[in-house]
Order: sequence, then structure tokens, then C-alpha cells
Amino acid sequence: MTPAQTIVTRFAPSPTGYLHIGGARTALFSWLLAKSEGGTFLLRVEDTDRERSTNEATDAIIQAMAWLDLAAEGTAVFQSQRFDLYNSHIDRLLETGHAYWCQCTPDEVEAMREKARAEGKKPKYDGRCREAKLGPGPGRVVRIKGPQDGVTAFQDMVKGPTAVQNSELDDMILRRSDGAPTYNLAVVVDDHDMGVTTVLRGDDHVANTPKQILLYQAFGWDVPKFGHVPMILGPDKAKLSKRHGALSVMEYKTMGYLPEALVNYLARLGWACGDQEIFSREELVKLFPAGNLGNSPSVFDIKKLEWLNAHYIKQSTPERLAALLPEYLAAAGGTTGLNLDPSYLASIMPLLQPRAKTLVEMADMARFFLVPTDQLAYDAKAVADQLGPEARQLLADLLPTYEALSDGGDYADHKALEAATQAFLDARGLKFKAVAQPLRVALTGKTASPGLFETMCVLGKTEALARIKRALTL
RNA sequence: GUCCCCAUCGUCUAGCCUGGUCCAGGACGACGGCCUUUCACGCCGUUAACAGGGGUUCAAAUCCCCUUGGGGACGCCA
Repeated sequence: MTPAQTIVTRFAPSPTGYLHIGGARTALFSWLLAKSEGGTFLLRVEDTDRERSTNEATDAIIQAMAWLDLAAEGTAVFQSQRFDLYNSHIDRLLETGHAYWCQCTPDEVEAMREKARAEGKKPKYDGRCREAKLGPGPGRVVRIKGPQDGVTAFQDMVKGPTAVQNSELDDMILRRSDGAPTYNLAVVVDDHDMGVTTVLRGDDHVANTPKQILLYQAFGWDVPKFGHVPMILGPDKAKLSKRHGALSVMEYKTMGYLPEALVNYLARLGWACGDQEIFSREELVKLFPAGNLGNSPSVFDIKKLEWLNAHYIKQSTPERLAALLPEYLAAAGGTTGLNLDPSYLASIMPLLQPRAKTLVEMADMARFFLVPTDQLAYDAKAVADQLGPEARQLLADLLPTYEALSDGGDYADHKALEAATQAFLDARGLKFKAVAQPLRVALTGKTASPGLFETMCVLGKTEALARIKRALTL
């Protein structure tokens, strides 16, 4: 049997800003589509608009895709370097009569649109130069000579059968008056040239698809499969915007989200596979074709992302989290004086993993572990509430018990610490509640913390005792 | 203005194609409870939806039409 053509997908951002959440999702879906069928995923940078494109944006997009682990095959294609290719194809269209020169000025075309609008018709170029048989000249553009009747139809992978009356389309410009090719032309030439078999892109491109199909037909090329994924909305159901705080993928990194959490969240936004919520990358690749791509816009819900992030934090190894944390400590309060020894940090992580929803929170919770005792910040209210005369006396009485325990032995086992404490309390007929909060404040400076004895273990004998003693002096 | 698309709990969605098994399932959130040395985790439970109106049919969340609401596109931007 003849092997089916292997799938080739691509992500084609324009470098006019960072990679936003919607773009990331289309990139992910395209990547998944390719990988799930053993195909190839390509990256193309659509920088034909030299005014708005920047190298910084290109780098930022590539960096964000790397963070999400969406690797593209080979090196990226840059449209700005392929103008000769596009122009030779435009010439070919001119020769075959599928395109023509037009001398109408932007103002004239705008007037045509106004007129059409006033008549309640679709605003479009009226085609007055179609048969003028003009040649090149200053200020002239090249337009496609599109069909004026009939329909252009295609099977959209997510929306189903889609068709547009050709009369709705106007003769779009292929080459600008400055000689530069336009978007739709470049896209078609590139997708064909790169061997793209499947185009998955944002909803905002549906209207371009028939125009591009017309170009494929004019060139006599095979038309790829198209799919248009719905947009992502903000909490107010309006288009996601800056007001919602979070559109750049890398901002999510800054906010302390793990890439696999974002990927999992994005995958489930507009796609579902039964009732499953948690997907490893491997499962995503395997299950993507089996799931449903939704066809209605979805609202970005940060709460659910948080939940997934908490899940993946719990799944992570302490070592990985320990390696990630210094960056967040530095961003919030700095790292001077902190003990950032990797294995020490790693020993803290298991206490924080069940508690933190983001790495930012985690850094905040980790701080008291890392600061030297004499710099530990005690919460004033906590001290006032929990370290009264009685409590201090109790801690002072408890001190010898903890001093008697061996560092590295008993202090490596929180159960031993707990047992010793319980024995001390039993001898005095006290409840555990009597010491819990005072001890916690003494050790951590706060009223909320991980388990007391686990905390003491991580701190170690020297540090733990020093903190209790310091608390007695406050 | 013109064309196109969409519509299930607050949110993400399953179900819709191939009507009955759905007084609509899961998840996040919210609320309540349990656990408990604090904070979390975890566990248990509650809340809450087929946009509205007409059809078709013995039977409609599922099929058709209209209305309403939302979105997108109409560039010498991408």
C-alpha cells in the first residue's frame, strides 16, 4: 500500500509582540496534531511588515515556545528573506493571467468601499483595472484576478463544511506599490513551499482561507487541510486583553506557573477527551486525535490553571523545584543572606509542595527557612498573641528536651521530635495545643507554616534551638 | 452597514453527527463537613446549565426555522 502523506503543520506568528496565550494554544494544537500522526511541525516567522516586526519579538516568541517545549523541526523560515521567491510567483500569476496590474490609489479604493457601504453592500475594490491590461508602473499594485461568481468551499477540521460566495471576495492585492508581497500571497507560497499539509490557525483567519484557496487554484497547487480554532476570551467574555493581566506566555512563568501546567490547561481549553483533566505530554500526543476540538470560544479561567499548577508542583521532584526557586526569591525580596544550598532547598520542597499553588507562593513560604536566625522576621501580631509570659515559660522549659536530642539522629526524624514533645507535655498534663502555636511562631515567625516537627527537622538542631532562644528574647 | 461563525452549571466541558439509556455526567470555583498542631493537602457532600420562541416526532439538549445574545471578518496589517 502507498503510505499516506505524512502530516506537516506549522505555527506562523508575526513578530510584533510576545507570544500570547491564544497563539500558544494554536501552536500547541498544531504541534500535537503533527506529533500525534508522526508528522512534522514547522515554525515560520511572518515578518513581511518591516515597520512592526522586531527581533526582540522574534526572540521572545522562540523563547516562549522553548519554555513550553514546543520544538519545531529545523530552523525557522523568515518571510522577510524570501521576497524574491514571492515575487517570482507573483510574476508567474501575471503571466498566466491570474493577476493584473492596478493603478488605483488607496484613496480611490477607499472611496469605492465607502460607496459600497453606503449602498448596503460589502465594501470591496470594484475591479475597474481588471481588463485594463496595464503593465508595471510607479504606484501600481498587482491584484489577483478572482472569479466573480460561484462559491469557494472547504472542509474545516473544526467548523465543518464552510463556503463563501466568490462575489463576497474582492481582488486582493498581491504585491504592494513598494514591491513587497502581501500576507495572503506569502502564506500560500510558503505553505506550499514548506510542504505544509495541514493549516491549523486562529478563528480570525477563516475569512482569509477562501482567498488563499483561490491562490492555490491559480497556482495549480494542492489545497491543504484547514482548521480554525476559536478564540480565547477574557473573564468578561470579551476578547482577551491586557486588562486581564495575563496574555504573554512568559508572564505566566513570572507568576510562578510550570510549563506543563500551562500546556495542560491550554490543551483543555477548547479540546476535551471524555472526562479526563490531567494529561501528560505523552497522553496528549496519543489522545489528541481522539478528543474533540470545540468550535465555540472559551473563557480563560486562572483558577483552573492554579489548580493544575498545584497538581504539577506536587508531582515535581524537590530537586527541580529547588533549582527553579532562586529566581523567584530574587524577584521578591532578593536573595542576599539566604541559604540557597541546592540540597538544603530540596529538603524544604516536600513541605511546601502540598501548600503552594505557584512558585511565587512557594518562594514566599520558603523564605523563613533560608534566612539566618538573627534576621528572621517575626510577625508582630503573632508574637503578641502567641508569645505571652506563660508561653515563653513553656518554651524555656521545653528547651532542655530539644537540647538533649541528637542532631542528625533525632533531628532527622520528625516522629522522634514529636514523641519527645509529647512526653514533655504528658509529664505536665498539658495538651499539645499549649505549645503548638508558640513554638511555631518561635521557629517561623508566623502563625501558619508546614508541620512543626518537619520544619524542625529541615532547620536542624542548631538553627531550631537558636530560633527558640531568640524568640525568648523578643 | 455587509458577510460568516457560535450558543449545556459562574468557568472549562461530556452528551448532539447515529433523537428515547439525560428530571443532563465530569472538572475548576463557591459553600458546608471530616481530618488536624497552624496553614495547606486529602476525603465526603451541597450548589448550579440544555438562551427564548416556534415547529418535526409517540419522544428533542440532540433535527429544522425564527428571535435574542456573543464573536469574527470586511487593509498597499498579519
